[in-house]
Amino acid sequence: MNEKKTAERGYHHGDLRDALIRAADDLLAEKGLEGFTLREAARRAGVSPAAPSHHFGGSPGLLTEIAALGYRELARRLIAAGEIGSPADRLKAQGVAYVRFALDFPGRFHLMFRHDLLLREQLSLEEATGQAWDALEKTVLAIRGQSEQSELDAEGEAILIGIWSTAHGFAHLTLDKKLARIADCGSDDDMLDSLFPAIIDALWIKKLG
Amino acid sequence: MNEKKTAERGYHHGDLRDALIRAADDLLAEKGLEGFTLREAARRAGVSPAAPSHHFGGSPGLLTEIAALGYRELARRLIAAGEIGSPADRLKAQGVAYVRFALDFPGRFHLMFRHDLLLREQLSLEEATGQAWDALEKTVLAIRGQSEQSELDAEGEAILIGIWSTAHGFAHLTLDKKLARIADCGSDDDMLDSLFPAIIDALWIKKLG
DNA sequence: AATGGCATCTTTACAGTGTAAAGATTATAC
DNA sequence: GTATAATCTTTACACTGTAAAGATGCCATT
Repeated sequence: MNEKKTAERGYHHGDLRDALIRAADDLLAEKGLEGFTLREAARRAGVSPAAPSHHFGGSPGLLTEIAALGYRELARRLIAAGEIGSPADRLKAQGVAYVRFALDFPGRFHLMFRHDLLLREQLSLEEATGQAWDALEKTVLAIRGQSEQSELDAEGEAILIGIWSTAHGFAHLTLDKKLARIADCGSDDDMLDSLFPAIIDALWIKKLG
Repeated sequence: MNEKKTAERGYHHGDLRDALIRAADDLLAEKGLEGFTLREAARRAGVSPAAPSHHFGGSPGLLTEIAALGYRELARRLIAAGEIGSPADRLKAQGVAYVRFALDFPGRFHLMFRHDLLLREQLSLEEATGQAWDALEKTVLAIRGQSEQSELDAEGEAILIGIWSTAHGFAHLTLDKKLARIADCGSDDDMLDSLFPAIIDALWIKKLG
């Protein structure tokens, strides 16, 4: 992109690692996961095709950092959504936030669940995943009337995995335009704002709240 | 694979279209979607790399046929699962069947929702998708007490998209091993047999049945 | 039966990809 | 000030999908 070429910046970049992450993230936002190539990311950072390997080992290494970035942003939103209202309201808000994140960052979102493109064991990824996870778990613990330190009971597990599955599936199906056939809402945002809460209300929250 | 080479079979294959579909489907079953390449499929069918283009136009053309194959198999199972029991039981059984299909054919399943790899407008695909869809819709209409010909009401839409989202998300998360952290069931099959019904029971069926 | 046309498959070629290996350059530590 | 390590480039290789053009065999028309 606006990154300097070798001639103007000298042999060493100085901040290549971050520059590559930014370039790759931009690329994902612009062209989606399928439009991403490591060479193009390097091109945008103004550096040779082989340069990224020294910082990330390879394509999965770079993508993993972006996935971690995604999980951190997701966690931030889930935490924010879990701050006000009754436990049931908070869980609902977190479900909406989950889908909203997917619609705001489709590239990141798809990447985050492509384990064939990621290094699962990478610390930064496991850490960020844990944050997002804990935000949901905390709310479910409140619903079950359990303390924050305790382990989820069986019903709590079912609720947690249930809300996650529903939000995750809804996000995927919306991004894939699979729902257009039934619910003929205009934009994806309309889907999220009206349809998704309707699902939660009709089939989840009434039981929990 | 066991397909004859040009020398032994003559210049014309005779049944290349089907042979390629079989080879590609096998490849997907063996190595998953990420292991698929058009050239490898051609190799297994014993033909040149450019041969598939004459029958399918290109890689997406071939993959679309396999996705259609997947939707037909899915529809078959959904219909079978929707034949006995109360409407609520049937919907639950269809949810389980949906996830079971995903675990039985991970390659096909992933492919079916990768619209970047498919030709959405292809008739064979739209047809097969419709079949799977109708099987679910029929059950929800029964739950709502509506006739089979009528359109789903708003609550019916929510139920339909809800069960689909939940099953779809659960399938994806299971295949991605994202649930191992909470529910430490052994195999994926255990997840499906015990955990998924628990979700449906706890949060869906009680309301509907 | 011969022949022309068409469908089918191969060959060749090209622009891409990710990344390994080795060379060039610069920063850093001693 | 010099050795060492870190950083980036160059070159090269084995892949990929597919476009273009040539080879082959089937089939219908005459």
